[in-house]
Amino acid sequence: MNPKIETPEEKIAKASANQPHTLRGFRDVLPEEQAYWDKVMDTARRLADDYSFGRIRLPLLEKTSLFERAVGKGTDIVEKEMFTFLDQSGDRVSLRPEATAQVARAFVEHGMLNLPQPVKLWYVEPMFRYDRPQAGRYRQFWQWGLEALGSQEPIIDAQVILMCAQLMKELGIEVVVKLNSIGTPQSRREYIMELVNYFKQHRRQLSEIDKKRLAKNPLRLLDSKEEGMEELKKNAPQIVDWLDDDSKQHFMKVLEYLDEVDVHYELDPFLVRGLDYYSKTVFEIVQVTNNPERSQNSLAGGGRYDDLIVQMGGREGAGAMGAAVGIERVIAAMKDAGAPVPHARKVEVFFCQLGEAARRKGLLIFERFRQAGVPVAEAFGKGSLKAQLDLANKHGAKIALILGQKEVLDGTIIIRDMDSGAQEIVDSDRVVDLVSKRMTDERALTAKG
RNA sequence: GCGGCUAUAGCAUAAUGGUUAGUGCACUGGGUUGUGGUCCCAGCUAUAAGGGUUCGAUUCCCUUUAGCCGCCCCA
Repeated sequence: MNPKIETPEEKIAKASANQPHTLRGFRDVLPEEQAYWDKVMDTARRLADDYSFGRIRLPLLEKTSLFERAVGKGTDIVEKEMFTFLDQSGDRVSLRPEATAQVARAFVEHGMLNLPQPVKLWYVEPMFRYDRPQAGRYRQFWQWGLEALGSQEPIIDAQVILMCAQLMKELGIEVVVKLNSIGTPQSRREYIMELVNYFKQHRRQLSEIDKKRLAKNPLRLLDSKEEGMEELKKNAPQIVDWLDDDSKQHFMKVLEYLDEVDVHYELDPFLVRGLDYYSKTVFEIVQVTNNPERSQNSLAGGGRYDDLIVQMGGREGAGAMGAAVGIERVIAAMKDAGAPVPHARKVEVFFCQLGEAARRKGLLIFERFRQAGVPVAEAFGKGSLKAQLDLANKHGAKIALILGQKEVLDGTIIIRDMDSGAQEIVDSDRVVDLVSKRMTDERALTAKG
């Protein structure tokens, strides 16, 4: 025949064509995966609704200072993971690495202090962190977030945690909630001093990394995984023993409430969070799995941030509690758990056309079916009937409609039963009614049987 | 940001220092000029990019890029 031979020049041209590629850590979500996204989004939205959280949509870009103030200048997120740049006017702006700071900003900015408290808000938005990508860790990732602002009541903490746990449950993911309290800034300061004292005594046993932590962020020593730390950590002072009475009471209450609603939790005295704004309750939700390949199994995290509101210029003592759930990780967890996912729209009727006249009329017939609410699909891009029936079959359609030259002239159309292969020629004006009736009859039959 | 492993078509994989880099799935077309699910035939599509060693590199070496793993951090 005429085999295409690639000349060396063409090969070089092809190689140097420099195919465009997503940025590192960024990804496309293709149609195959949408069923998972839809399921997570739908469940999340319904839950938020059920608990009377109102949706908030936030801008992608904020002044860098917002995150520096809220998340903490010394944190890794702010120090090295933010996409930060100067805009045309010379302002330092950043793609948000998380949304709690934004929500707190919005709460104060829009005078939500004057609404009945607490104000409950939720969001699903992409976040950006310039981090080294790994499975379950991307530079753009989505979070479902809950924030309840304007209350210090421990029941709010429990409810937010419950909602996250509930989401996992409804998505078929087995999880454990890890819980701790890190107290107020004052009590924490005292505790940190004690902790530093303790580790200083054992300085020689610390690794280089841990020595750095000791100097920079001593709390992080508690979740260090370095060799020999297990033993040291066991004997280290625990933050629960240093909590002020108020924090202690608060924490006890949270636990009581969680017991009441049967949320399966574990106390983790070593759980600390990396963001500066946390106080009192902190938690993390981890997938229970025996799959060793799942490295990023922390699906959600959050806690109380009583002081952030004040920092943003809000009222003293307002208090707030929040959580963020990683959508990509939840989806990975669903796949890992083999959670059932509803399939995309099920096609009942497939329209096949032969010839130009049929194609033209088909556009109209397809539209009639669609308006009648019948799940119908077509393949106008194809010519051969064989290929169209093949597709009808792949879609799992029960009925194929065949419209050819002859039928267009006669004003008829063929209804083909895909299971039996039986065909019937009907008046094309009545085909929508006939097919709809067939489908309702069949549904009634299967319902009875 | 540090360390390790990996890179063959859309996907999953085989093989190789030496002629046409094999197979499965998928995709396109045909067998059936207007009838699917099975079958048969044909077609399409790949050695990540750049450099080096070599008579010859997809194979060996280096660099880059990307993915994964560990650290860091976190969702």
